[in-house]
Amino acid sequence: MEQQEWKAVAVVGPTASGKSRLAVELALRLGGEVISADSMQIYRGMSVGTAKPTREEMRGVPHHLIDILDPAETFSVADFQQRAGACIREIASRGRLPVLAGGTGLYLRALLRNTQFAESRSDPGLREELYRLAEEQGPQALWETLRMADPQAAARIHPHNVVRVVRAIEIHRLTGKTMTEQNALSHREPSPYRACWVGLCFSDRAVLYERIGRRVDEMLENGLVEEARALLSRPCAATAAQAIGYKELAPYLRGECTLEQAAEEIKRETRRYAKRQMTWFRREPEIHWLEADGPGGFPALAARAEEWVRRTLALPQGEKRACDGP
RNA sequence: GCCUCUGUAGCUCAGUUGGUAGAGCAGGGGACUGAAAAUCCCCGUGUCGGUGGUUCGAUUCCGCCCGGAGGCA
Repeated sequence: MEQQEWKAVAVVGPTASGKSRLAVELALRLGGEVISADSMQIYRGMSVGTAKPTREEMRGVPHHLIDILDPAETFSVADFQQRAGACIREIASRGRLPVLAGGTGLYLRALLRNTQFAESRSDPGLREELYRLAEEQGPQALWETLRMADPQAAARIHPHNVVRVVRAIEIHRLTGKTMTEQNALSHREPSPYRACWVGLCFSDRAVLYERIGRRVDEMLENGLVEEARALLSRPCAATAAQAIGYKELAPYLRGECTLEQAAEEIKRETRRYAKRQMTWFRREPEIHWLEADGPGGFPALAARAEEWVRRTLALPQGEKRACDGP
């Protein structure tokens, strides 16, 4: 059977680097549509805090995987992989170019490398039981449990990393295979995607950190507190509850700290998040890095990105352009 | 003007009864296969305010100077 190959662009980078803007610009120039690869923008009611692109910022470009879930619903890499894959096929079949934009490295890697996950999902009851074990007898005891079942996985997971230890045990219990065996099976199928990765970086990290600080202040001016109040007053599943910008405001809303203190907390957590994102993306060998704060500003950046995408995806020059923008 | 306290890592401070120093936070690096904006691991050289003196040796003791805080007039 003939293997269909799907072209896609992936715009990545740390938070506040301008990914969304560049993704829209590329979509306009190349006749594309944007697919968000962001674990938090999928949730409704979390807009200011996740810097979700506004109607104006979308500039008429269709956006996918934004606002598709209620915060009470859980989400996972595998869900993303399945949904984003469907989006790519659908967009491409209409003759448009899928442009992934996002900072969730795990999601993008799993999607574009076509990682095959274990058949089983997760088991909340089992997780709870394992967490109780960790709490009552210590993380080490839980880790010992893993070591009996899957010594290789245990060797790679730090005993203190309870989340990972739990997942590895869960895989073993649910599938009968160790995580190690499972992982070995996860790249049997070649990826149907041919992706062009564009990464945004900065000449100096201080520049990024300034942007983060400014953006958090803007979020607060644009109603982040009200959004957080609304979100925190309703049931929230584990995934959405992790979002930066909301959980840090909880103490303020309870009157336990000042708004300034909460804002500093949000900024610091965002900086750390950006650092982790950079660590992740640095490891992706296919990323073509462009300086977001390089000379020539956004127009120059967009032009360089467009050229790189056209070249690597062998797109015909002068293909339909929705509009170049001013 | 006088008296007291104080000046140590980007910040807050500990410490050396004289053998050139260490915590928290900030920050940096890394890991990552169904919660990933999460979770976890590793990383501490700095004219110990300046300058003279005592000493084999001073950040530590003494003098003076400079900066900060408080008190008395």
